[in-house]
Amino acid sequence: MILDVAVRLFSAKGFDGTTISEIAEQAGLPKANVYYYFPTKAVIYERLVSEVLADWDIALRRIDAELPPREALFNYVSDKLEFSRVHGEKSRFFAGELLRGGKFLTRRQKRHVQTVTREACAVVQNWVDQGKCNPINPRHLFIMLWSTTQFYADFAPMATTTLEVSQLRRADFAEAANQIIAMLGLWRD
Amino acid sequence: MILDVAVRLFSAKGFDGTTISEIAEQAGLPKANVYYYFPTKAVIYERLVSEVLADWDIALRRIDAELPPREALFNYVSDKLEFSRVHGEKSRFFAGELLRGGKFLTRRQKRHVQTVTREACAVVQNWVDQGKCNPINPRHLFIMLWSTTQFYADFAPMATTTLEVSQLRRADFAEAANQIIAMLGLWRD
DNA sequence: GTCTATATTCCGATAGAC
DNA sequence: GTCTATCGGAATATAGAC
Repeated sequence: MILDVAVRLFSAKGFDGTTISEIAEQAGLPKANVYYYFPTKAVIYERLVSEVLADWDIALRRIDAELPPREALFNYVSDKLEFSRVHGEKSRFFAGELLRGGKFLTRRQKRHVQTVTREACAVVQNWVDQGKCNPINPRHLFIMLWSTTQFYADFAPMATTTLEVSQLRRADFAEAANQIIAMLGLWRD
Repeated sequence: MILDVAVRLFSAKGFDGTTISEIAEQAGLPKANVYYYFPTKAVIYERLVSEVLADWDIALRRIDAELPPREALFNYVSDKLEFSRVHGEKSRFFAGELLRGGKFLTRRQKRHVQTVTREACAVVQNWVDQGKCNPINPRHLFIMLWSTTQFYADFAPMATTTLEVSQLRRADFAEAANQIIAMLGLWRD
């Protein structure tokens, strides 16, 4: 409960903008009780970083090497968008951490991300080698997929402005998945 | 000078994490002098939001409708990446503002972004109508281009981890531009 | 315009009763 | 484990001399 409240507040106000008092208040506890469970504000934050990294991990491992590239990436992009839609706070929380330089990320965590990314890139490289898609650098492909899928949740004010809607709905995220896959075949020549 | 220091600090530490004392210190002034030029911290922040929006504007208007789509978008993407590379603090500052819900953006500013975006989308829609590229929704295309080009500066810790480099260099940004354009022609079938 | 000193508020963290 | 009360420090903003 404390962690649920915390991720929402951290994502909306950042580390320094979030106070233990407000976390306690929204969790229906006196401030001292929060300190009973967590020694410092930073420890709460670190716990949340670990949680989000685990989610990230699971999504990347799910890319199906057996499917044709278009279907495999459509599934991945759809899952990522759905996660962003349902867990917008988590997505924004992690984006905020990266934006501030990733100071709370341990070397161990970065190495882990590197390993998982490398495996996912190998799958794409195989597709390229087998002539199933045009040659590109898989690392840059994943950067494109991550950034685009997260944009809708992380930078929602710009997404709604661009799409000229008052609020992003389920259908907007579904449309985004289709469009992302379509744009990977933009060129006609 | 105050504004230069402020954008760097805001981008690294966020609104609440940035103190007037530190702005003053890094600008080589006593704290009271900052208050002589700006009544509150929020006013400094708002001035910076306006400045960054002006840059955003200029880049979008520069898309050349006369060029073939591939060249026009390559130029746009290259310019955006170069801006992110050279003015990383501005890029991160604005990303932070959007991440926190865009509370400092006025309705007027949003409407302006909408107008400029609509014009850029019209250029792309013309390409589609003339059969110069495959049919996609231009709004989602710009979301993809914005998010991807900004990722390298905004989420640098993840970009370096993914690319397995210790620091992003000029060449990495140049390579990103080429890869983004290449990935818009990923599908072979 | 520039600076020192300070008022005021609020936050992170703790002490200690129950 | 739960709560009230409070300490120590730091931040925004201002007062007022030069």
